[in-house]
Amino acid sequence: MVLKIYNTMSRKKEEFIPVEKGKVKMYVCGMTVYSDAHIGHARTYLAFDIIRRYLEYKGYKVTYVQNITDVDDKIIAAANKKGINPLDYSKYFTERCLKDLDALGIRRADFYPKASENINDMIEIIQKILENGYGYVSDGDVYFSVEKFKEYGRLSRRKLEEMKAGARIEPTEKKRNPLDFALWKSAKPGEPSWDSPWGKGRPGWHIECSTMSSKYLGLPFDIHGGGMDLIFPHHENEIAQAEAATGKKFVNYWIHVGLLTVNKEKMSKSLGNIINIRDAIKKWKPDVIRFFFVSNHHRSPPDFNEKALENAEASLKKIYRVKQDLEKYCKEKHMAKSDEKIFLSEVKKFKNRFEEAMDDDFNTPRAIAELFSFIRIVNRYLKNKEISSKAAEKAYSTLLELGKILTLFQEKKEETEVKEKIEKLAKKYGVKTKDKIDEIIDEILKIRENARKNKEWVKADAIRAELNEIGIEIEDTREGTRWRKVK
RNA sequence: GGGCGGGUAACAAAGUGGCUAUGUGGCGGACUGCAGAUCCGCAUACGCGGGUUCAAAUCCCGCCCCGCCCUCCA
Repeated sequence: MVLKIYNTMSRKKEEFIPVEKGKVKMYVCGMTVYSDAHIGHARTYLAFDIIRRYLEYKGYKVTYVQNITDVDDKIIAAANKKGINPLDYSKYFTERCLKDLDALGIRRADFYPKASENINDMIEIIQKILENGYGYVSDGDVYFSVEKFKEYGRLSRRKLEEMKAGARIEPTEKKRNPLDFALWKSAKPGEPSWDSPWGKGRPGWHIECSTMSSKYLGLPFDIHGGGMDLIFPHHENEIAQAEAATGKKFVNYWIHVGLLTVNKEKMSKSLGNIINIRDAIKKWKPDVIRFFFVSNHHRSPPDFNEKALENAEASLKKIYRVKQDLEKYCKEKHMAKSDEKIFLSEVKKFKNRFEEAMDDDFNTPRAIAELFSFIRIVNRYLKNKEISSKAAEKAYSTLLELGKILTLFQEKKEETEVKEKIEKLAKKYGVKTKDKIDEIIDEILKIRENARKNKEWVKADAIRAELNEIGIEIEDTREGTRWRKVK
Protein backbone atom coordinates (compact mmCIF):
# COMPACT_ATOMS: atom_id res chain seq x y z
CA MET A 1 0.00 0.00 0.00
CA VAL A 2 1.16 3.46 -0.84
CA LEU A 3 1.40 6.23 1.68
CA LYS A 4 0.15 9.55 0.41
CA ILE A 5 0.91 12.84 2.07
CA TYR A 6 -0.76 16.15 1.40
CA ASN A 7 2.06 18.50 0.51
CA THR A 8 1.45 22.18 1.17
CA MET A 9 3.92 23.00 -1.59
CA SER A 10 1.80 21.36 -4.32
CA ARG A 11 -1.52 21.48 -2.44
CA LYS A 12 -1.98 17.88 -3.46
CA LYS A 13 -1.69 14.45 -1.99
CA GLU A 14 1.57 12.96 -3.19
CA GLU A 15 3.01 9.51 -2.93
CA PHE A 16 5.64 9.49 -0.21
CA ILE A 17 9.11 8.57 -1.39
CA PRO A 18 11.85 9.14 1.17
CA VAL A 19 15.22 10.56 0.24
CA GLU A 20 16.91 7.52 1.66
CA LYS A 21 15.19 4.15 1.38
CA GLY A 22 13.71 2.97 4.64
CA LYS A 23 14.47 6.19 6.47
CA VAL A 24 12.46 9.29 7.19
CA LYS A 25 13.94 12.56 8.31
CA MET A 26 11.47 14.98 9.77
CA TYR A 27 11.73 18.40 11.31
CA VAL A 28 8.96 20.19 13.14
CA CYS A 29 9.11 23.78 14.30
CA GLY A 30 9.18 23.72 18.04
CA MET A 31 8.22 26.04 20.80
CA THR A 32 9.38 29.48 21.71
CA VAL A 33 9.92 28.92 25.37
CA TYR A 34 8.72 31.91 27.33
CA SER A 35 5.60 30.52 29.00
CA ASP A 36 3.92 27.16 29.63
CA ALA A 37 2.99 24.95 26.70
CA HIS A 38 -0.64 25.27 25.67
CA ILE A 39 -3.13 22.97 24.00
CA GLY A 40 -2.32 24.47 20.61
CA HIS A 41 1.19 23.15 20.99
CA ALA A 42 -0.28 19.85 22.09
CA ARG A 43 -2.42 19.65 19.00
CA THR A 44 0.51 20.15 16.69
CA TYR A 45 3.03 17.94 18.40
CA LEU A 46 0.52 15.16 18.92
CA ALA A 47 -0.29 15.23 15.21
CA PHE A 48 3.37 14.79 14.37
CA ASP A 49 3.84 12.20 17.07
CA ILE A 50 1.17 10.12 15.38
CA ILE A 51 2.67 10.70 11.95
CA ARG A 52 5.98 9.51 13.31
CA ARG A 53 4.40 6.48 14.99
CA TYR A 54 2.70 5.48 11.80
CA LEU A 55 5.86 5.86 9.76
CA GLU A 56 7.61 3.63 12.27
CA TYR A 57 4.78 1.15 12.05
CA LYS A 58 5.35 1.08 8.30
CA GLY A 59 8.91 0.12 8.97
CA TYR A 60 10.72 3.38 8.49
CA LYS A 61 13.57 4.43 10.69
CA VAL A 62 12.48 7.93 11.65
CA THR A 63 14.73 10.74 12.78
CA TYR A 64 12.61 13.42 14.35
CA VAL A 65 14.06 16.83 15.16
CA GLN A 66 12.23 19.61 16.92
CA ASN A 67 13.94 22.88 17.64
CA ILE A 68 13.72 24.99 20.75
CA THR A 69 13.64 28.73 20.19
CA ASP A 70 15.36 30.06 23.25
CA VAL A 71 16.60 33.37 21.88
CA ASP A 72 13.82 35.67 20.83
CA ASP A 73 12.20 39.07 21.41
CA LYS A 74 9.42 37.77 23.58
CA ILE A 75 11.73 35.76 25.77
CA ILE A 76 13.99 38.74 26.26
CA ALA A 77 11.08 41.00 27.06
CA ALA A 78 9.58 38.56 29.55
CA ALA A 79 12.91 37.83 31.20
CA ASN A 80 13.91 41.49 31.50
CA LYS A 81 10.59 42.29 33.05
CA LYS A 82 11.33 39.81 35.79
CA GLY A 83 14.98 40.73 36.01
CA ILE A 84 16.15 37.29 35.01
CA ASN A 85 18.86 36.47 32.51
CA PRO A 86 17.02 35.62 29.27
CA LEU A 87 18.95 32.41 28.71
CA ASP A 88 18.24 31.19 32.24
CA TYR A 89 14.66 32.15 31.75
CA SER A 90 14.27 30.17 28.55
CA LYS A 91 16.14 27.24 30.03
CA TYR A 92 13.58 27.06 32.80
CA PHE A 93 10.68 27.09 30.37
CA THR A 94 12.30 24.60 28.04
CA GLU A 95 12.13 21.98 30.75
CA ARG A 96 8.67 23.00 31.82
CA CYS A 97 7.26 22.91 28.32
CA LEU A 98 8.75 19.54 27.50
CA LYS A 99 7.32 18.17 30.71
CA ASP A 100 3.92 19.57 29.81
CA LEU A 101 4.01 17.57 26.61
CA ASP A 102 5.25 14.50 28.50
CA ALA A 103 2.28 14.80 30.80
CA LEU A 104 -0.01 14.65 27.84
CA GLY A 105 1.62 11.45 26.65
CA ILE A 106 3.29 12.89 23.60
CA ARG A 107 6.51 11.11 22.76
CA ARG A 108 9.63 13.20 22.68
CA ALA A 109 11.47 13.93 19.45
CA ASP A 110 14.93 12.46 18.95
CA PHE A 111 16.67 15.82 19.10
CA TYR A 112 15.81 19.20 20.53
CA PRO A 113 18.48 21.54 19.24
CA LYS A 114 18.46 24.96 20.84
CA ALA A 115 19.01 28.17 18.96
CA SER A 116 21.45 29.45 21.56
CA GLU A 117 23.68 26.42 21.08
CA ASN A 118 23.93 26.63 17.31
CA ILE A 119 24.91 30.24 16.77
CA ASN A 120 28.15 29.45 14.97
CA ASP A 121 26.40 27.29 12.42
CA MET A 122 23.91 30.05 11.82
CA ILE A 123 26.70 32.55 11.26
CA GLU A 124 28.22 30.21 8.70
CA ILE A 125 24.97 29.94 6.80
CA ILE A 126 24.46 33.68 6.88
CA GLN A 127 27.95 34.09 5.46
CA LYS A 128 27.11 31.71 2.64
CA ILE A 129 23.94 33.62 1.90
CA LEU A 130 25.97 36.80 1.68
CA GLU A 131 28.63 35.15 -0.48
CA ASN A 132 25.96 33.95 -2.87
CA GLY A 133 24.56 37.44 -3.14
CA TYR A 134 21.22 36.93 -1.42
CA GLY A 135 21.78 39.23 1.52
CA TYR A 136 23.28 42.50 2.61
CA VAL A 137 24.73 44.09 5.71
CA SER A 138 23.13 47.23 6.95
CA ASP A 139 24.40 49.01 10.03
CA GLY A 140 25.26 45.88 12.04
CA ASP A 141 22.15 44.02 10.86
CA VAL A 142 22.10 41.46 8.09
CA TYR A 143 19.06 41.11 5.87
CA PHE A 144 17.86 38.64 3.31
CA SER A 145 16.93 40.20 0.03
CA VAL A 146 13.66 38.60 -1.02
CA GLU A 147 13.83 39.99 -4.55
CA LYS A 148 17.00 38.02 -5.21
CA PHE A 149 15.32 34.70 -4.49
CA LYS A 150 13.09 34.08 -7.48
CA GLU A 151 11.14 31.26 -5.83
CA TYR A 152 10.08 33.49 -2.96
CA GLY A 153 6.37 33.09 -2.22
CA ARG A 154 5.98 29.68 -3.79
CA LEU A 155 4.96 27.83 -0.63
CA SER A 156 2.43 30.43 0.48
CA ARG A 157 1.40 31.22 -3.09
CA ARG A 158 2.02 34.89 -2.87
CA LYS A 159 3.57 37.32 -5.25
CA LEU A 160 6.00 39.92 -4.08
CA GLU A 161 4.14 42.80 -5.73
CA GLU A 162 0.85 41.81 -4.17
CA MET A 163 2.38 41.52 -0.75
CA LYS A 164 3.80 44.99 -0.96
CA ALA A 165 0.39 46.38 -1.80
CA GLY A 166 -1.35 45.06 1.27
CA ALA A 167 1.64 45.13 3.56
CA ARG A 168 1.31 46.45 7.02
CA ILE A 169 5.03 46.38 7.47
CA GLU A 170 6.71 49.44 8.85
CA PRO A 171 9.28 50.72 6.41
CA THR A 172 12.73 50.68 7.93
CA GLU A 173 15.60 52.71 6.62
CA LYS A 174 17.84 49.75 7.21
CA LYS A 175 15.91 47.51 4.81
CA ARG A 176 16.04 47.91 1.07
CA ASN A 177 12.71 46.18 0.63
CA PRO A 178 10.11 46.19 3.40
CA LEU A 179 9.67 42.44 2.97
CA ASP A 180 13.34 41.70 3.54
CA PHE A 181 13.83 39.93 6.84
CA ALA A 182 16.61 39.88 9.39
CA LEU A 183 19.23 37.16 9.37
CA TRP A 184 21.21 38.83 12.10
CA LYS A 185 20.23 41.57 14.52
CA SER A 186 22.81 43.84 16.09
CA ALA A 187 22.98 43.77 19.88
CA LYS A 188 20.96 46.11 22.01
CA PRO A 189 21.59 46.68 25.70
CA GLY A 190 20.07 44.04 27.96
CA GLU A 191 19.99 41.41 25.24
CA PRO A 192 22.03 38.24 24.97
CA SER A 193 24.54 38.58 22.15
CA TRP A 194 27.26 36.69 20.33
CA ASP A 195 30.28 37.77 18.34
CA SER A 196 29.97 37.72 14.60
CA PRO A 197 31.71 39.12 11.52
CA TRP A 198 29.12 41.92 11.68
CA GLY A 199 29.70 42.74 15.32
CA LYS A 200 27.88 41.61 18.41
CA GLY A 201 24.34 40.51 17.90
CA ARG A 202 21.87 37.65 17.74
CA PRO A 203 20.26 35.62 14.98
CA GLY A 204 16.93 36.39 13.36
CA TRP A 205 14.14 33.94 14.06
CA HIS A 206 13.96 32.10 10.75
CA ILE A 207 17.63 31.30 10.39
CA GLU A 208 17.70 28.85 13.27
CA CYS A 209 15.36 26.43 11.56
CA SER A 210 17.17 26.51 8.22
CA THR A 211 20.41 25.93 10.03
CA MET A 212 19.51 23.27 12.54
CA SER A 213 17.34 21.24 10.20
CA SER A 214 20.06 20.97 7.59
CA LYS A 215 22.69 20.35 10.24
CA TYR A 216 20.82 17.45 11.80
CA LEU A 217 19.13 16.00 8.74
CA GLY A 218 21.04 17.05 5.64
CA LEU A 219 19.48 18.48 2.49
CA PRO A 220 17.03 17.79 1.21
CA PHE A 221 15.16 16.07 4.02
CA ASP A 222 11.75 14.44 3.87
CA ILE A 223 9.19 16.12 6.05
CA HIS A 224 8.99 19.59 7.49
CA GLY A 225 6.02 20.50 9.59
CA GLY A 226 4.38 22.98 11.86
CA GLY A 227 1.17 24.91 12.38
CA MET A 228 -0.64 26.49 9.44
CA ASP A 229 0.33 29.88 10.75
CA LEU A 230 3.97 29.21 10.02
CA ILE A 231 3.56 28.89 6.27
CA PHE A 232 4.13 32.57 5.91
CA PRO A 233 6.51 34.06 6.59
CA HIS A 234 8.45 31.53 8.63
CA HIS A 235 8.59 28.54 6.32
CA GLU A 236 8.79 30.69 3.23
CA ASN A 237 11.85 32.35 4.72
CA GLU A 238 13.38 29.07 5.79
CA ILE A 239 13.24 27.84 2.22
CA ALA A 240 14.78 31.04 0.89
CA GLN A 241 17.65 30.91 3.38
CA ALA A 242 18.48 27.24 3.08
CA GLU A 243 18.31 27.14 -0.70
CA ALA A 244 20.12 30.44 -1.15
CA ALA A 245 22.94 29.22 1.08
CA THR A 246 23.34 25.71 -0.31
CA GLY A 247 21.80 25.70 -3.77
CA LYS A 248 20.10 22.45 -2.78
CA LYS A 249 16.43 21.71 -2.43
CA PHE A 250 15.39 22.20 1.18
CA VAL A 251 12.39 19.96 1.86
CA ASN A 252 10.33 17.37 -0.04
CA TYR A 253 7.06 17.31 1.89
CA TRP A 254 5.51 20.15 3.83
CA ILE A 255 2.87 19.23 6.38
CA HIS A 256 0.84 21.91 8.15
CA VAL A 257 -1.70 21.22 10.84
CA GLY A 258 -4.92 23.15 11.35
CA LEU A 259 -4.97 25.65 14.18
CA LEU A 260 -7.08 25.02 17.18
CA THR A 261 -9.90 27.28 18.27
CA VAL A 262 -11.47 27.51 21.69
CA ASN A 263 -15.24 27.78 21.62
CA LYS A 264 -14.92 28.79 17.97
CA GLU A 265 -12.53 31.62 18.77
CA LYS A 266 -8.91 31.85 17.89
CA MET A 267 -6.77 31.09 20.90
CA SER A 268 -4.72 34.17 21.55
CA LYS A 269 -3.20 36.28 24.20
CA SER A 270 -5.35 39.27 23.37
CA LEU A 271 -8.55 37.27 23.80
CA GLY A 272 -7.12 35.84 26.99
CA ASN A 273 -8.36 32.37 26.15
CA ILE A 274 -5.11 30.47 26.07
CA ILE A 275 -5.47 27.12 27.76
CA ASN A 276 -2.26 25.71 29.15
CA ILE A 277 -1.70 21.99 29.11
CA ARG A 278 -1.27 22.09 32.86
CA ASP A 279 -4.76 23.48 33.30
CA ALA A 280 -6.35 21.33 30.65
CA ILE A 281 -5.25 18.08 32.25
CA LYS A 282 -6.72 19.14 35.56
CA LYS A 283 -10.11 18.93 33.94
CA TRP A 284 -9.60 16.30 31.23
CA LYS A 285 -7.48 13.22 31.35
CA PRO A 286 -4.58 13.20 28.91
CA ASP A 287 -6.02 10.30 26.94
CA VAL A 288 -9.30 12.16 26.52
CA ILE A 289 -7.53 15.22 25.19
CA ARG A 290 -5.46 13.09 22.88
CA PHE A 291 -8.48 11.21 21.63
CA PHE A 292 -10.25 14.48 20.95
CA PHE A 293 -7.38 15.61 18.75
CA VAL A 294 -7.05 12.27 17.02
CA SER A 295 -10.75 12.43 16.08
CA ASN A 296 -9.93 15.46 13.98
CA HIS A 297 -7.96 15.32 10.80
CA HIS A 298 -4.58 16.97 11.27
CA ARG A 299 -5.21 19.55 8.59
CA SER A 300 -8.59 20.72 9.86
CA PRO A 301 -8.96 23.10 12.78
CA PRO A 302 -10.40 21.42 15.85
CA ASP A 303 -12.58 23.37 18.22
CA PHE A 304 -11.80 22.79 21.86
CA ASN A 305 -15.05 22.90 23.80
CA GLU A 306 -16.83 21.14 26.62
CA LYS A 307 -19.16 19.06 24.49
CA ALA A 308 -16.47 17.86 22.14
CA LEU A 309 -14.32 16.70 25.02
CA GLU A 310 -17.26 14.94 26.64
CA ASN A 311 -17.87 13.17 23.37
CA ALA A 312 -14.28 12.08 23.26
CA GLU A 313 -14.48 10.78 26.80
CA ALA A 314 -17.57 8.70 26.08
CA SER A 315 -16.11 7.27 22.90
CA LEU A 316 -12.89 6.37 24.63
CA LYS A 317 -14.75 4.40 27.28
CA LYS A 318 -16.17 2.16 24.62
CA ILE A 319 -12.66 1.37 23.46
CA TYR A 320 -11.42 0.61 26.96
CA ARG A 321 -14.34 -1.72 27.53
CA VAL A 322 -13.58 -4.01 24.61
CA LYS A 323 -9.97 -4.01 25.57
CA GLN A 324 -10.85 -5.20 29.06
CA ASP A 325 -13.40 -7.67 27.78
CA LEU A 326 -10.89 -9.15 25.39
CA GLU A 327 -8.32 -9.44 28.14
CA LYS A 328 -10.72 -11.39 30.31
CA TYR A 329 -11.91 -13.51 27.44
CA CYS A 330 -8.37 -14.50 26.62
CA LYS A 331 -7.76 -15.59 30.19
CA GLU A 332 -10.94 -17.63 30.33
CA LYS A 333 -9.71 -20.29 27.88
CA HIS A 334 -12.64 -20.50 25.53
CA MET A 335 -12.88 -23.02 22.72
CA ALA A 336 -14.16 -22.14 19.29
CA LYS A 337 -17.80 -23.03 18.80
CA SER A 338 -17.51 -23.09 15.08
CA ASP A 339 -15.18 -22.20 12.29
CA GLU A 340 -13.50 -18.98 13.28
CA LYS A 341 -11.93 -18.25 9.93
CA ILE A 342 -14.50 -15.57 9.31
CA PHE A 343 -13.64 -13.86 12.54
CA LEU A 344 -9.93 -13.98 11.83
CA SER A 345 -10.50 -12.55 8.39
CA GLU A 346 -12.43 -9.71 10.02
CA VAL A 347 -9.38 -8.98 12.13
CA LYS A 348 -7.24 -8.91 9.03
CA LYS A 349 -9.77 -6.75 7.24
CA PHE A 350 -9.71 -4.27 10.07
CA LYS A 351 -5.95 -4.02 9.89
CA ASN A 352 -6.10 -3.41 6.15
CA ARG A 353 -8.76 -0.76 6.41
CA PHE A 354 -6.98 0.96 9.21
CA GLU A 355 -3.82 1.11 7.17
CA GLU A 356 -5.73 2.31 4.15
CA ALA A 357 -7.08 5.20 6.18
CA MET A 358 -3.68 6.10 7.59
CA ASP A 359 -2.03 5.77 4.20
CA ASP A 360 -4.44 8.41 2.99
CA ASP A 361 -2.65 11.41 4.46
CA PHE A 362 -2.78 10.04 8.01
CA ASN A 363 -6.55 10.11 8.16
CA THR A 364 -7.02 9.38 11.85
CA PRO A 365 -10.80 10.04 11.99
CA ARG A 366 -11.29 7.41 9.33
CA ALA A 367 -8.98 5.05 11.16
CA ILE A 368 -11.09 5.54 14.27
CA ALA A 369 -14.27 4.82 12.35
CA GLU A 370 -12.71 1.53 11.25
CA LEU A 371 -11.73 0.84 14.82
CA PHE A 372 -15.30 1.24 16.02
CA SER A 373 -16.66 -0.97 13.28
CA PHE A 374 -14.18 -3.59 14.39
CA ILE A 375 -15.22 -3.17 17.99
CA ARG A 376 -18.81 -3.92 17.11
CA ILE A 377 -17.77 -7.12 15.40
CA VAL A 378 -15.64 -8.20 18.33
CA ASN A 379 -18.42 -7.50 20.78
CA ARG A 380 -20.80 -9.60 18.75
CA TYR A 381 -18.48 -12.59 18.78
CA LEU A 382 -17.63 -12.15 22.42
CA LYS A 383 -21.24 -11.97 23.37
CA ASN A 384 -22.03 -15.29 21.76
CA LYS A 385 -18.75 -16.82 22.92
CA GLU A 386 -18.21 -18.14 19.44
CA ILE A 387 -14.48 -17.81 19.22
CA SER A 388 -11.56 -19.38 20.98
CA SER A 389 -9.38 -17.46 23.38
CA LYS A 390 -6.62 -17.79 20.88
CA ALA A 391 -8.60 -16.00 18.22
CA ALA A 392 -9.51 -13.36 20.78
CA GLU A 393 -5.83 -12.89 21.45
CA LYS A 394 -5.28 -12.16 17.79
CA ALA A 395 -7.97 -9.51 17.92
CA TYR A 396 -6.52 -8.17 21.14
CA SER A 397 -2.98 -7.82 19.85
CA THR A 398 -4.22 -6.15 16.68
CA LEU A 399 -6.28 -3.72 18.72
CA LEU A 400 -3.28 -2.82 20.82
CA GLU A 401 -0.87 -2.58 17.94
CA LEU A 402 -3.03 -0.25 15.89
CA GLY A 403 -4.41 1.62 18.87
CA LYS A 404 -0.94 2.57 19.94
CA ILE A 405 -0.40 4.41 16.68
CA LEU A 406 -3.24 6.66 17.73
CA THR A 407 -1.64 7.00 21.19
CA LEU A 408 -4.29 4.80 22.75
CA PHE A 409 -3.61 2.41 25.63
CA GLN A 410 -0.51 4.12 26.89
CA GLU A 411 -1.80 5.21 30.26
CA LYS A 412 -0.04 3.59 33.14
CA LYS A 413 -2.65 2.12 35.38
CA GLU A 414 -2.72 4.00 38.60
CA GLU A 415 -2.56 0.65 40.33
CA THR A 416 -1.52 1.80 43.76
CA GLU A 417 -4.16 4.45 43.92
CA VAL A 418 -6.88 2.05 42.87
CA LYS A 419 -5.63 -0.57 45.27
CA GLU A 420 -5.80 1.78 48.21
CA LYS A 421 -9.38 2.63 47.45
CA ILE A 422 -10.34 -0.98 46.97
CA GLU A 423 -8.77 -1.93 50.24
CA LYS A 424 -10.70 0.77 51.99
CA LEU A 425 -13.89 -0.59 50.52
CA ALA A 426 -12.95 -4.12 51.48
CA LYS A 427 -12.49 -3.02 55.03
CA LYS A 428 -15.88 -1.38 55.04
CA TYR A 429 -17.59 -4.59 54.04
CA GLY A 430 -15.45 -6.78 56.26
CA VAL A 431 -13.61 -8.49 53.45
CA LYS A 432 -10.12 -9.71 54.17
CA THR A 433 -7.53 -7.95 52.05
CA LYS A 434 -5.55 -9.97 49.55
CA ASP A 435 -2.52 -9.34 47.44
CA LYS A 436 -4.21 -8.97 44.12
CA ILE A 437 -6.72 -6.24 43.44
CA ASP A 438 -8.72 -8.56 41.23
CA GLU A 439 -9.18 -11.00 44.08
CA ILE A 440 -10.33 -8.31 46.44
CA ILE A 441 -12.85 -7.12 43.92
CA ASP A 442 -14.12 -10.67 43.52
CA GLU A 443 -14.53 -10.92 47.28
CA ILE A 444 -16.43 -7.68 47.47
CA LEU A 445 -18.68 -8.85 44.68
CA LYS A 446 -19.47 -11.97 46.67
CA ILE A 447 -20.80 -9.75 49.41
CA ARG A 448 -22.88 -7.93 46.87
CA GLU A 449 -24.10 -11.18 45.39
CA ASN A 450 -25.37 -12.21 48.79
CA ALA A 451 -27.12 -8.93 49.19
CA ARG A 452 -28.76 -9.40 45.85
CA LYS A 453 -29.95 -12.86 46.74
CA ASN A 454 -31.56 -11.42 49.83
CA LYS A 455 -32.99 -8.64 47.72
CA GLU A 456 -31.07 -6.06 49.68
CA TRP A 457 -31.06 -3.79 46.69
CA VAL A 458 -29.91 -0.72 48.54
CA LYS A 459 -26.77 -2.42 49.72
CA ALA A 460 -26.12 -4.04 46.36
CA ASP A 461 -26.55 -0.78 44.54
CA ALA A 462 -24.34 1.02 47.02
CA ILE A 463 -21.50 -1.39 46.40
CA ARG A 464 -21.96 -1.00 42.70
CA ALA A 465 -21.89 2.77 42.98
CA GLU A 466 -18.81 2.71 45.17
CA LEU A 467 -16.90 0.47 42.78
CA ASN A 468 -18.02 2.66 39.93
CA GLU A 469 -16.56 5.63 41.70
CA ILE A 470 -13.19 3.91 41.70
CA GLY A 471 -13.49 3.12 38.03
CA ILE A 472 -14.73 -0.44 38.23
CA GLU A 473 -17.77 -1.03 36.11
CA ILE A 474 -20.23 -3.68 37.24
CA GLU A 475 -22.43 -5.69 34.99
CA ASP A 476 -24.98 -8.25 36.15
CA THR A 477 -25.44 -10.94 33.58
CA ARG A 478 -27.12 -14.30 33.41
CA GLU A 479 -23.85 -16.02 34.23
CA GLY A 480 -23.14 -13.82 37.17
CA THR A 481 -21.61 -10.46 37.78
CA ARG A 482 -18.79 -9.27 35.59
CA TRP A 483 -16.60 -6.28 36.14
CA ARG A 484 -14.03 -4.31 34.26
CA LYS A 485 -11.76 -1.43 34.85
CA VAL A 486 -12.74 1.67 32.99
CA LYS A 487 -10.63 4.71 33.29
C1' G B 1 -7.38 44.74 -0.79
C1' G B 2 -4.38 40.01 -1.73
C1' G B 3 -3.60 34.66 -0.46
C1' C B 4 -5.47 30.01 1.70
C1' G B 5 -9.12 26.76 3.78
C1' G B 6 -14.08 25.67 5.13
C1' G B 7 -19.80 25.34 5.40
C1' U B 8 -22.37 17.53 6.46
C1' A B 9 -27.85 15.38 10.63
C1' A B 10 -28.83 17.20 18.26
C1' C B 11 -23.28 17.35 19.00
C1' A B 12 -18.51 15.79 17.12
C1' A B 13 -16.37 14.31 12.62
C1' A B 14 -14.82 11.53 7.77
C1' G B 15 -15.88 10.60 2.91
C1' U B 16 -17.77 10.35 -1.87
C1' G B 17 -20.72 11.13 -8.99
C1' G B 18 -25.03 5.97 -7.92
C1' C B 19 -23.47 1.38 -2.74
C1' U B 20 -24.73 1.83 5.96
C1' A B 21 -19.24 6.41 7.32
C1' U B 22 -18.14 6.40 12.50
C1' G B 23 -18.75 7.87 17.80
C1' U B 24 -21.83 10.33 21.53
C1' G B 25 -26.91 11.58 22.26
C1' G B 26 -32.40 10.26 20.90
C1' C B 27 -36.24 6.46 19.84
C1' G B 28 -37.79 1.09 19.61
C1' G B 29 -36.46 -4.11 20.61
C1' A B 30 -33.51 -8.30 22.92
C1' C B 31 -31.34 -8.87 27.90
C1' U B 32 -32.60 -7.33 32.95
C1' G B 33 -34.45 -6.62 40.37
C1' C B 34 -32.80 -1.90 38.91
C1' A B 35 -28.73 0.17 36.52
C1' G B 36 -25.06 -0.41 33.14
C1' A B 37 -22.79 -2.81 29.14
C1' U B 38 -23.60 -5.36 24.62
C1' C B 39 -26.24 -6.74 20.31
C1' C B 40 -30.35 -5.79 16.63
C1' G B 41 -33.32 -2.01 14.37
C1' C B 42 -34.99 3.27 13.49
C1' A B 43 -34.86 8.60 12.90
C1' U B 44 -32.51 13.40 11.90
C1' A B 45 -27.68 15.41 6.76
C1' C B 46 -24.78 17.36 3.20
C1' G B 47 -25.01 26.70 3.17
C1' C B 48 -28.18 29.10 -1.10
C1' G B 49 -29.39 29.52 -6.46
C1' G B 50 -28.43 27.80 -11.22
C1' G B 51 -25.93 24.28 -14.71
C1' U B 52 -23.62 19.44 -16.54
C1' U B 53 -25.36 14.15 -16.04
C1' C B 54 -29.49 8.52 -16.72
C1' A B 55 -27.77 9.96 -11.64
C1' A B 56 -24.65 15.43 -7.49
C1' A B 57 -24.19 16.36 -0.99
C1' U B 58 -19.96 14.82 -4.36
C1' C B 59 -18.19 18.10 -10.91
C1' C B 60 -18.90 23.44 -13.03
C1' C B 61 -20.64 28.68 -12.41
C1' G B 62 -22.58 32.50 -9.30
C1' C B 63 -23.94 34.07 -4.42
C1' C B 64 -24.08 34.10 1.01
C1' C B 65 -21.61 32.99 5.45
C1' C B 66 -17.33 31.50 8.58
C1' G B 67 -12.21 30.92 9.80
C1' C B 68 -7.00 31.66 9.09
C1' C B 69 -2.69 34.25 6.97
C1' C B 70 -0.54 38.91 4.93
C1' U B 71 2.51 41.46 12.13
C1' C B 72 5.03 37.49 16.99
C1' C B 73 2.38 32.82 16.92
C1' A B 74 2.06 25.39 16.96
